[in-house]
Amino acid sequence: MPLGFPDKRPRYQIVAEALFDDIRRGTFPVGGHLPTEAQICERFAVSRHTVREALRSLANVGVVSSQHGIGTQVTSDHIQERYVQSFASISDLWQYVKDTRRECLALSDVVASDARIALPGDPGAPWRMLEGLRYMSGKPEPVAWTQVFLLPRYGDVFDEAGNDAGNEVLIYALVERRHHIVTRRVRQTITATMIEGATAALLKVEPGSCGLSVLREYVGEGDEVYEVTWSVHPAERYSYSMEVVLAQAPP
Amino acid sequence: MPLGFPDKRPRYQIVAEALFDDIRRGTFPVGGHLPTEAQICERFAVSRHTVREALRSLANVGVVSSQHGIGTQVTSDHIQERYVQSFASISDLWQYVKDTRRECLALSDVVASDARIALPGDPGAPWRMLEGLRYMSGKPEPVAWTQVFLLPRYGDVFDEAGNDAGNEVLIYALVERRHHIVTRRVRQTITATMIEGATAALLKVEPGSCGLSVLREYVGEGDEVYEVTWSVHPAERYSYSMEVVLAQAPP
DNA sequence: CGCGATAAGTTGTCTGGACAACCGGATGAC
DNA sequence: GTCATCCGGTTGTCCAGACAACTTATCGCG
Repeated sequence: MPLGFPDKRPRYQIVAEALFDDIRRGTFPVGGHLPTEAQICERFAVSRHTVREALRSLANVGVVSSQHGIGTQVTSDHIQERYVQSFASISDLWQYVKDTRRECLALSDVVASDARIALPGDPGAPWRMLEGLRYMSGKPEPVAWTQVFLLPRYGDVFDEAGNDAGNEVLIYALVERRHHIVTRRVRQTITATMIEGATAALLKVEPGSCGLSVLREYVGEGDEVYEVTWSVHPAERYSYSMEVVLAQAPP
Repeated sequence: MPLGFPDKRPRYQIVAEALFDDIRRGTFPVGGHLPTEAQICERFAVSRHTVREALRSLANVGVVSSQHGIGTQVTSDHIQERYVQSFASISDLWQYVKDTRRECLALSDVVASDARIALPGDPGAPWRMLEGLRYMSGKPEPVAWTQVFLLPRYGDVFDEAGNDAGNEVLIYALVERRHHIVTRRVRQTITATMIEGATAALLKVEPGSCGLSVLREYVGEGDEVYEVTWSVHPAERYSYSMEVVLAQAPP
């Protein structure tokens, strides 16, 4: 390693940083290719192992991407800082499931076009719908009025929704367990809404009062939306909190 | 590699999975240590390089953690699936900053205890506050009424907030740039709120109508909350959308 | 008994070499 | 002109070995 002074850094780090500098300076532009591993070995007079470690560390921060038989492509000329929010489970997205109980109001079959919310896919498609309330432990007024829509082939899990075991568990979790599917993404939209009519009565609030409306789509494999939930919460009984954290550190 | 049948998987993957099975079964309990690399080499009749690759892949998913001179500790007996939402920048958290313009209404000094929202820290502490409206491009009604609170030492950035260059830029970004600080986390709370009084007039909505209230705290180094923003949005002009994605794959 | 030095055990870095597997381009056959 | 095959170039996996750097235990001395 031809250095003019002793450098405490590992060699692979020196190589990674030198390559990153070249990328930043445009010597190897985004979308283009780095020199081959062999060429980099020559340039820095290090072993291939060391070069691969360097490339790995650049790949880990999203700056390059190697492809078998082709070479290493520059994917970014900067380390993309990310602000990240993460959850151990989808239930955490709901923020109030623990120590709540569900009261089932009605179970029915609906056609997408007849629902009070926009259900994805074919407007004539059937969905199974469970309407209910959720109560915080020890509270007389509900924290949420909910409608849960499931594709009919998953509707059998509604059998468990009312019993003790199913109470604190969200429907998506019942579907995952019984039907062995994995939820790949959840889309959530929060809006303010005026609570009126039967919903106000069920939630025990004045008609015309303000609430938070939360719509969630659960996406399984192949972009299939297998569940949609719609929750309405009285304003003073629920708020939605989240925290995003700066992730990623420079090499 | 003593296998009874040809296995297409790389050896390091076979070793990783076998070790993971042992961990899951409690052979190597959480908090305890794995065998040394040399012992694992012996057990599987593979090179140290292969063992290290296996351990690396387990470390990458949070199952083990190696420490120089000590050994490899089991940190988890399962792969913690995470649902993740990430942003390239905090502006993305706001979801509507592009193609908007800000109208500054008032700049003032306030004491924390006198603000209409809870400001963190000492109740007697001074803050600089900028009140304003935000308009979507081409729309006559505002999408948001906002109050931005800054610690006094960062208040000079309000100078730029009203000009053309500062219009589409959030205040936090001005602070970061001018004062060279890094925002480590943002805490956000969304509630439904009834819009009344002067705010209703400014937002051009009927008093008593519903809106979304979004409170954000910006945290810099050392858990310092350097900025707090409060936005109120008329219900029909704004909704808050997000998507979380399942991260992490089993080895 | 306490402290410092040394030794043993363990992971981290690095070299060199070899073969497998992939990819794209060139060439040949129909 | 199209498709299949081959070849060269490239990354991925794997082995063996060596030394550096860290950590803990042991030993020796005051």
